[in-house]
Amino acid sequence: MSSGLITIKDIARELRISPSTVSRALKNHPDISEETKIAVNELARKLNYQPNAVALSLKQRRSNTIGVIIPEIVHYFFSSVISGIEDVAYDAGFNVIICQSNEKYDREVVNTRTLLANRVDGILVSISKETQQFDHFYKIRENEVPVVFYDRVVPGFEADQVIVDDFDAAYRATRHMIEGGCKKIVHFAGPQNLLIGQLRKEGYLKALREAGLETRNEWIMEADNFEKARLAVLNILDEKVNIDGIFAVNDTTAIGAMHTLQKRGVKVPNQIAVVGFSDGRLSGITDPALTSVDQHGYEMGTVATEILLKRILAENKNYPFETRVLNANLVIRGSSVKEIS
Amino acid sequence: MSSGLITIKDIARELRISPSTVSRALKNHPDISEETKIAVNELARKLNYQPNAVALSLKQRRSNTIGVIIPEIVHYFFSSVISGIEDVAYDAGFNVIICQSNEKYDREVVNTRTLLANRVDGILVSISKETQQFDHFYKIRENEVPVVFYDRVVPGFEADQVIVDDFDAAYRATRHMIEGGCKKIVHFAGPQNLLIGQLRKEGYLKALREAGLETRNEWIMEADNFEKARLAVLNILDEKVNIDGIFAVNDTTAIGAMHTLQKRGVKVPNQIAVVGFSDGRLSGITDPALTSVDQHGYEMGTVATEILLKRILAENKNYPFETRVLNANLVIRGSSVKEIS
DNA sequence: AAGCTTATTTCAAACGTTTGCGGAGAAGAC
DNA sequence: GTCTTCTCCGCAAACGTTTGAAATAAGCTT
Repeated sequence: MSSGLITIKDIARELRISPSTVSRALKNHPDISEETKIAVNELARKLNYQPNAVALSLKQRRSNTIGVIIPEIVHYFFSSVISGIEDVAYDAGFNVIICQSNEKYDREVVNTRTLLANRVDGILVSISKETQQFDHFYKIRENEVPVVFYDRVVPGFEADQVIVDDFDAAYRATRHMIEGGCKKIVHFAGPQNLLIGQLRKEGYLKALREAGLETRNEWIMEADNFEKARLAVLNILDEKVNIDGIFAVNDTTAIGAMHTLQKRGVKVPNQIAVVGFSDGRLSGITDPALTSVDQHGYEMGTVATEILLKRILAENKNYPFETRVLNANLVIRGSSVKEIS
Repeated sequence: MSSGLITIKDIARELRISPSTVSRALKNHPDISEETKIAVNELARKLNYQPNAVALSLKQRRSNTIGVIIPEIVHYFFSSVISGIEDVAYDAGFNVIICQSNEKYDREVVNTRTLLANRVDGILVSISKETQQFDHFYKIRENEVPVVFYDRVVPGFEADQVIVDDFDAAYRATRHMIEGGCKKIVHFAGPQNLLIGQLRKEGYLKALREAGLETRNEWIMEADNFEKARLAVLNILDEKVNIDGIFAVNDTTAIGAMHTLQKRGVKVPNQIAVVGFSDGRLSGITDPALTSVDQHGYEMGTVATEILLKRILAENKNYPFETRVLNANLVIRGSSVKEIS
């Protein structure tokens, strides 16, 4: 912290009045004479006075800062969430401290400690892929700091949450494939300890069952990134598993699958259709463009932040928790629309 | 700030000793008896005591926080920079407050005010596309808060900087196109008020001149995003401008160009080669894959943060400013390699 | 002129922590 | 028994701000 920044005391000294008078003058308190107010405000502007937010935080026992724990900022979805968070927070006069867990449990635990030490007024969390233990979240609760989970929530943990209807979106995506003529669809699934991983799988299964199609355990493969998708596709092709569609848990995985298929000479979508999830920057620019589910990251960020701020600003924080389900919409592009043959 | 969080005073009261003793016991000060130390540390652990970072900041006049002003977090390059910043900062025990300017001058000015009010110990800045006036940076300097510019610097502003050698990278990229047989290369340029915009253009020009190729003013078009690239390409095709290569100021622009070319039936790279800049997530997945310049965002983040921390922690901050030039390397992919015909 | 308002300002404490200094008590030196 | 030297601890001030309460000064009554 620079020693150069000037304080209320500096103004008081210069004007030979007390700091309390300066404070009140700046806040336009009725007890202060016009004359003094003018003098104070003029000098404050001249010296470019900025109230010390740190001192204010201490005094008011409120930091006007919210903490964000996010798995990895480099994903389009998560960075849009952050944009949404920032916009709402800044409009409300709150700062944002962002901590990446990098999908690591240990790092996530450290993140919560950091945020508590910094006395953030509330925390937004999307849990890491690794996290299977939740003590650190209970610790936040013990300290009476409000938490809102977004996208990746903790099953069974009572708290405000903002999620997309993953189950329904996955169901609709799969049904779209079925309507397009797919009969043997595999699912590249995410980690099953994440609720979203489970839900997307369940939605996929529901669509298959509803259409009276076969479901097979070996059609559900754990693959949630580019490289794993590549390996899974190679495996499928080498084993000559007979399929006509791939529904992937996210776009990177879908694109990895599509690439490998095309490299091996498989036509997408005519031989195998591909659909992704959580529409990002990438989906529009592949060839064919990738059908995907738009998760509305920005909106998720704004909604989560609004819910958090509401609780932070409530005098009585003990009202019931809220779960907001955003609806995701399927963006149909070339990768899933078989050409008439 | 939650009232639930416990303080040194709570521990002192419980143990019937003074807060100063607790403070010293926690810091293992030699004046304190073993007995007391043990009692204090035990209770602190039991109550899950976390030092109040806000109070510490105030006392030590040092917030252990650095501020980051970044144009738009949703770009792969910038989010990797943030990852680099965070990793170095956290290892050094510093927090990070991130502010997006959203490429707006006004917002950038507000960002600097916010960061100063929060008494950050230093600031990392990449200026917005709009910024043409720099008073707000001089204000930071007046307040003796160290600043490091990364990627997009302020011409003529004396400060630490981390940049990539945009000139050289653009030169090499263009030369690569020339060596591949291009003779009539247009440049989709960025805003010329940004140094990087100028440098990339100059590098392009140098390569052309050096090869004895023609340069034309109308071959330099201001286009720095997907949509502008689309329009520029349409214009080129409609006007039947005879060219065989496009060097774009960034990847999104290059991809926009490639898309439009392909939609109009132009073969990339054989008829027109395309090269981008600042290799991101996108470049690998187009077809053909995009040749681009890898700007090493993560490294830029780490280096900038190291330079900033060094200055923050220096007792005498008046040593000369440092300009670190990272070298970017050209990643050659399909979009620029014409097939032998 | 003494008392009473009213207007304006200052005092002091507080937020949680650190730290120089002084002090109580015990132990050792002579 | 007095003086010195440790050992261990508490006091108080400080960081910058806010705020209830007390103080001051000036203006009005009567």
